[in-house]
Amino acid sequence: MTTVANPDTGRALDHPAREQIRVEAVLQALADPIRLRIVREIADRGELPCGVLDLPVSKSTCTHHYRVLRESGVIHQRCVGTSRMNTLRKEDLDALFPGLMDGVLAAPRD
Amino acid sequence: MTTVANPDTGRALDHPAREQIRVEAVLQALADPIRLRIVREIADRGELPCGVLDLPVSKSTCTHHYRVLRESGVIHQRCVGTSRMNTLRKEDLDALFPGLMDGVLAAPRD
DNA sequence: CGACTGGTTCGATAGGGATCGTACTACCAA
DNA sequence: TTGGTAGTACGATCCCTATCGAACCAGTCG
Repeated sequence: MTTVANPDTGRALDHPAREQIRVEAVLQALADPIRLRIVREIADRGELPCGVLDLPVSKSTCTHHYRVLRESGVIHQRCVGTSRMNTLRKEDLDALFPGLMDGVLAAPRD
Repeated sequence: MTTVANPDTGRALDHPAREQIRVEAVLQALADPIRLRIVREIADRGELPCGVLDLPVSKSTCTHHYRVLRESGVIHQRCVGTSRMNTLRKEDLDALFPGLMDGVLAAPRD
């Protein structure tokens, strides 16, 4: 039977609070091409599980990149079943660094 | 005597053209704390020679950081006498990544 | 000319981080 | 319960880069 799973199996997954987000960490996170691609996809397509993007790296490297994005405050991750759903923390980022994400997302994509 | 030096002893110092500026390189350049500090100072105080900021690094490291900023397209350097004057390439950056620099510069500075 | 100042160049070093594979956990479905 | 799927954890490797000191170069000032 399709048991209705706990709608938020979220195990808190330490995210920085808005006040704890540092611009250097955000820039560092966004500077990697793979991570920038992840961010662009989430920005374009909304909430996404880790696996849907086929990135040219291994699963463990992928996990690493999502962690960097989460710990720097760029994305939020919540557990849903066996997946992790990722969203941009756009509100927080816009409040702290108004224009930054828009500028990054407006950049020509090769 | 105070010979009037060539007002622009600029030896071209390869800068990327606007179209060549890549957002990953800019983010990478801005992600370093020392370089971010340099950028903030130039943004606040206008054109600056390399030496006026007393940074907690050696002269050669300083040169390295200015080169990274120049080659990524964040700053422009021109030679004046024995100095190099640095300016933000704000027009180019705003055109390519509208809001990015404003967001970075608006970030709380610790 | 000779000294000084601002900055570069060159090698060397150390630390960080991007990467991988393997082993593991958690949830879901049959 | 058994298997499959989504992702994590860990240890190892390798490269990139921030750093330094020493030598050097180019203007400027006396």
